[in-house]
Amino acid sequence: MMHDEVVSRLRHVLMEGEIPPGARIPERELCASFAISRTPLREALKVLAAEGLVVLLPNRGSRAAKLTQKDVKELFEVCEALEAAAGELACPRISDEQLREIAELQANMVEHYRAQDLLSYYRCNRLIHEAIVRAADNAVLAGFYESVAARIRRARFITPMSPEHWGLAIQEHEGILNALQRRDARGLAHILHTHLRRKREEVVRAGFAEGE
Amino acid sequence: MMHDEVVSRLRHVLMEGEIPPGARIPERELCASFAISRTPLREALKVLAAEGLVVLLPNRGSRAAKLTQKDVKELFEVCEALEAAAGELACPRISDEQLREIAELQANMVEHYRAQDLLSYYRCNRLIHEAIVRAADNAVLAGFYESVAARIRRARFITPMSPEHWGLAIQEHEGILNALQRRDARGLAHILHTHLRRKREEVVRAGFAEGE
DNA sequence: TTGATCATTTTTGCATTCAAAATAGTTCCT
DNA sequence: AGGAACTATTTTGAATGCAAAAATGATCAA
Repeated sequence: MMHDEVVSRLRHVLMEGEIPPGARIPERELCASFAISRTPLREALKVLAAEGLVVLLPNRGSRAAKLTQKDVKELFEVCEALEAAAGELACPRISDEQLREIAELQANMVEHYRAQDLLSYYRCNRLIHEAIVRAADNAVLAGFYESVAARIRRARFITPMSPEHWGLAIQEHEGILNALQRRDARGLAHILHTHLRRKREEVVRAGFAEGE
Repeated sequence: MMHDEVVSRLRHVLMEGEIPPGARIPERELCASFAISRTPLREALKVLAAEGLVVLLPNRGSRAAKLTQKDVKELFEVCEALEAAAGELACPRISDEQLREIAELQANMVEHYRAQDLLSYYRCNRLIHEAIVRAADNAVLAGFYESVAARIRRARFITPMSPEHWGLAIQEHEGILNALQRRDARGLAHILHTHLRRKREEVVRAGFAEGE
């Protein structure tokens, strides 16, 4: 029971950037702050290393994983595939209740767009994508998606988003909701693909801009 | 360095079915057989639990994960998405050398089909799919694929394969190679989808037959 | 004989300890 | 002074130890 606790606390520390990417992970300090011994912490480190959040250097400790440009590209490519698949699977499986929930999130998101509230917009956007993945009713897919999304998020790409792109994203989301309501699996997969590809290109551009 | 060693040895033990799905994992015995203490073994168990090969029951030890019918379905759905994505990404990236390698594997596979050597056929088939994933040049994708493929393989679905399906699979593989050579990303993704969906349906049918 | 309760043994989870490796610091030589 | 070599300290990786929990089995009552 404690093991999962340690893993999620450590994941949280890494996700919140308390230990920045590339930085050494101070075993002893974390043990003290979590009030545990090194054994469970080291187990958690190995698990997070398998997840890709931590890199283990033999005899030289562990560091918070650093995302290279290529890593980000790879994560986006996989994210794209997973979300498209989720959408396709969700279409025949989604319940009216879930559909209603997404429609509501969508409405909220548009509100935040109107108010130009980027942070709330992002939160809604994320909830919608997560809801679609949930509707796919596939635990393996959901697990992979969570892992990929977490790693992408950790890169903290809160790209300012150009007005045109933001508008386009909103339009695409209308299309997503529409396809879901029409249970158009193929159409939804296609929209999600282009939607995410656009986001990826935007992020990659921003990434290049800031160097690495 | 020892850590990875233990993880892969343990994975091997599980994959080869030396510990059958659902069985308890005898910590002390494995420690003795690997000639290590419990600490590194337990770390490995946690890593494999994160991979889905092991389930940890708090205060009740660990067991080899047992695949339910739903698990198999989920794994196949994700496998389908990953391979289709791999094919799509591989098209623009694959080298002539890699293409040649796959063509050769394909020729071998057809030979094994002619000789009705199912085991060799499966081996070639697997190598081809792995080669496509490798050609996609995406480490995240490759890692997920490996994990999913391993779990599917462990279920040991060496379904006898009806002659018609076998013939169809061979045809589809011709199509796969063709699309790769023409660098037809969309076409390849489509063929891979149907190819794997067919296999899934076959396996699921066999699974239902034997109850689970 | 069956079933329930309690003691014994085993197993699990974490803390601690120990040896080896890496890092830092110091001395010595040029 | 600058740099190589050696020693001391810290840190890592794995073994062992210990308390708590579960599994086993033994005893006893119905």
